[in-house]
Amino acid sequence: MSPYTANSLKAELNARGWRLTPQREKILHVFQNLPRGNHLSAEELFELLEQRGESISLSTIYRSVKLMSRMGILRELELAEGHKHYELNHPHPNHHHHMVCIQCNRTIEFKNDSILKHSLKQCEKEGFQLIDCQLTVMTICPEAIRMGWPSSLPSNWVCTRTISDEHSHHSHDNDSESE
Amino acid sequence: MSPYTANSLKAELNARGWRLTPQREKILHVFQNLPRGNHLSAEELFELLEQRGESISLSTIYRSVKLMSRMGILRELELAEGHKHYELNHPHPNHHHHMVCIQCNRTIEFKNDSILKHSLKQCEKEGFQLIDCQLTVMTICPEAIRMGWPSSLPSNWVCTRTISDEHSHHSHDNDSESE
DNA sequence: ATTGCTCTTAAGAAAGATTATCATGATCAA
DNA sequence: TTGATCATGATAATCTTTCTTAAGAGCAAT
Repeated sequence: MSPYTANSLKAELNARGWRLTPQREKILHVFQNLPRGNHLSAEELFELLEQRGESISLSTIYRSVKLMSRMGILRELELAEGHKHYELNHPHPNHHHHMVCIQCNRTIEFKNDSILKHSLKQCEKEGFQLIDCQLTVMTICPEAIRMGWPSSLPSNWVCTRTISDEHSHHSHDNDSESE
Repeated sequence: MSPYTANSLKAELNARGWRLTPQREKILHVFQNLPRGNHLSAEELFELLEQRGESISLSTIYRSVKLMSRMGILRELELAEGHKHYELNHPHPNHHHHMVCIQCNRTIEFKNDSILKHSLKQCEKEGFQLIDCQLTVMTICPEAIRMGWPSSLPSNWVCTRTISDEHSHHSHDNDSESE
């Protein structure tokens, strides 16, 4: 389940021979308090913690998010930004997927429970254990289409949205921004 | 449609202000003759062409696969290997998705037409143009489970399969290996 | 509470993948 | 054929991520 406490995190870590450290606890805490629809890169997480005066080395950030992803606590998102993003791996009711514009990286979340069902079915069929499933829909956004895509788009064009909305992402029915 | 000829590739490129070059033609040719279930990294594509005596610089490889991905000719796969892989972006009947073990990177293809349908529906809803959609199912494979996952897996354990099957991938009903 | 084994961290170096630069060469429309 | 412009190749540079090592900390048992 999603709402980890320090204790349940410790239990889960210890069960696998790993340890609870202040760093891991702080990192999880950040993700648990991140507004819906946000996701962080390792670098962003590093800077965010630094601003709060709780510096954690970049190596540890990378190791921790990787570990938590393998545990199924976080999900490692591969969108179109050139680096990985992380967010809490919400189970069924809040599980969601991403539609992303390959021109400007604008990302929109959407829910669709049947995706998870199909993934589970596939796992059962092959005897695999599901950790996470992510549907990523690569698209061209309306702004890019309006700009003339596919023919007359300058090779380095980016949405005007990209600048102002760089870190805001939209979900189907539940929007909240910033950090 | 998938079976590009030199002419249709040229038409598609020119329509967008780009040019047909021998390099782009060769690269597309490689992907069109790649056995089902295979996908190549930039480096692998580079080496493959070199072995055939048709060397293309690594820069050009990277530029070309990126371009073709943005055109919707190739799909850029983000599995768990630490670098991108590319394959032809097959439309409906051959469109497929991937289930990957996060412990050993073993990858299995599977088909499910409803995934594409859901993606299209989502795109229409928001006025986006679909280029590609990829469902990636992160899993633990039976071998890793047998090894004792989640508790007693050495942090650096990898499937014995990983070594021998490193470049072979399985599809639901149509298997072909090697290159 | 103390001890000791082992896992973790921090810091920086290192590796690996991808992109940028720029002069030279090739493509395409006229 | 020509000229404008796009593409290539070679290499440098960048960016992300992993590795290395000594010092520090968590955990289970005493």
